[in-house]
Amino acid sequence: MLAASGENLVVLKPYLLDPSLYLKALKLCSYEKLVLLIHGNSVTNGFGSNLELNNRLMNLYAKLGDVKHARKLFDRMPKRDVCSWTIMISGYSHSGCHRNALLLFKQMHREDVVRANKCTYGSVLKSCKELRCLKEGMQIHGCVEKGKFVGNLVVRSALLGLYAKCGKMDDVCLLFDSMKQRDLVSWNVMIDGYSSKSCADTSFRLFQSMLAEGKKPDCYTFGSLLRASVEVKRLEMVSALHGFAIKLGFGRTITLIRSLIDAYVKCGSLANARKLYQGPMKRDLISCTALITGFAQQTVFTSDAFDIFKEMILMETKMDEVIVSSMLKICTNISSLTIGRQIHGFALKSSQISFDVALRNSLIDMYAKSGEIDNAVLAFEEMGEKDVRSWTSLIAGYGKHGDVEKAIDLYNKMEHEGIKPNDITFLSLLSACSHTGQTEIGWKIFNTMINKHGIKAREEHLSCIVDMLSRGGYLEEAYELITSQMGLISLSSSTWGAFLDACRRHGNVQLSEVAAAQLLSMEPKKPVNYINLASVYAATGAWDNALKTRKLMKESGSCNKVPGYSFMY
DNA sequence: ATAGGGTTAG
Repeated sequence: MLAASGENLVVLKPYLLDPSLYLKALKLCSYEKLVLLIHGNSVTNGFGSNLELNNRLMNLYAKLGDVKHARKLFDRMPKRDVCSWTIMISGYSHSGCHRNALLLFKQMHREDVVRANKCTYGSVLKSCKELRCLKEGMQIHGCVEKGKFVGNLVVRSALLGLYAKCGKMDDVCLLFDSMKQRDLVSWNVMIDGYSSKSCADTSFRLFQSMLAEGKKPDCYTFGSLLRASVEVKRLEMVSALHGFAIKLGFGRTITLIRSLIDAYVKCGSLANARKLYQGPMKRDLISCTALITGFAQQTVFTSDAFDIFKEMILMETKMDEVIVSSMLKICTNISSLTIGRQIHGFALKSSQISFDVALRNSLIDMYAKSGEIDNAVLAFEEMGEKDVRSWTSLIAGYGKHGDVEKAIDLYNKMEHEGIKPNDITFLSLLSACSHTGQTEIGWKIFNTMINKHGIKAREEHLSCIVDMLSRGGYLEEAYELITSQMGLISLSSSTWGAFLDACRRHGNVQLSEVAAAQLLSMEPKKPVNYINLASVYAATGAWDNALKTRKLMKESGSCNKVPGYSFMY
């Protein structure tokens, strides 16, 4: 009989003369070779026009990811039914060829030989969703409304998903409320839609209603809710969801454990994250990466991150470029060139790691920040495709080296190659100018950023430029800049402090007073601010004000401190 | 009697 492996089938080849036998064989097989064999055979035996056989074959090609072959067969089929079209459309959709899925659907609609059914709509709407094609999606929605599949749950969920991904939550709500029945997937689409729109509370509320309706959540539900919890940093919610998930029997589901580790890390509970990681589950690359990046963000725990990585090497866990890039970032943060080099070496030796843009950027950054500018340049030049980060890392590296000229050269080259600089590129350039006292150039760059590139200054930019201007003696200009940004950007007290120092150094009494008063209003509990203001008044001869300020300090009661002293006097 | 909807780390 036919119920066996591919080898047996080869032996039986001459006896395959009945299309039903081919169909039986196709049901049993999933090997690529076998498909080709059966296909070739059915054609030579004269069954090339059997509709059902062709549909099944096409489906197999598509499921194996060979959409090209499936399409070839589709094009050659003498007769096609809805299934043929749907199989081909869903084949495209499954393999990520969403444009083709949509095109084929349009063609089917145009030819008007067969009518789309629930499966066709499900597939094509999914592709619309992936492409964020709201316009086409709405047209298809129109067809659905006119047809007999409006009430179908799958079609409805696909529509919900489409509108949710396109950010049309109002339409999603309308659609959802009009549904007579809802299943787990429809609830999941709703909950996920709101958690990805950063409406965590709505997600939680929906979850409550879902439970009230007697629906049991699954791993997708938990995944979305965990993301919502992370959004609002609610650790107690993560723990509650964790408990609930265990109760429902998802305690050992790897995707859920990954999400939980990620959520615990991001909500600041490294202890719980670690507990999960040390649980009975096999060491998992994704969980390790989540844990390591969590540890990396808290400098205290960097050694734990290295321990995990070492353990992974010892246990020969699967590795990838993401985790290596994270490890390099840790080395950059703690400026450990020695370990950074070792990790670079490890990546070179390992065959599992492909040097993608992100990894190469981490390398540039690591070498640039630890002063090995030559190695940073090497890593940069080795890159085929470079992005803003690649350029910015090297620009920052030169800046840190005090080589403003090279930094600016590189910036010009970057612009010339059509790469758009971002706020961090400019911050790197500005801080380079500030550190080397190149005030005029820095000022020019700052204006280029705002006027030519339309990038809004953030607090960091303003601090940097104020610092630069005031150190260069351009106090009025610095103050003018500060006032022009009032209400938009508020400066940190340390920048005001630097501004005050510069005003005093340059003997600008008027602005000293402004700065001192500003500092006092920002931090009324700090004694030094009263003293600063008083000494400014004293310097102007405004002794009344100076005395008043000292009195104010006593009254504020915040200064029951022993006066500071210094060994430097 | 072959097709369909909801995920993830830098």
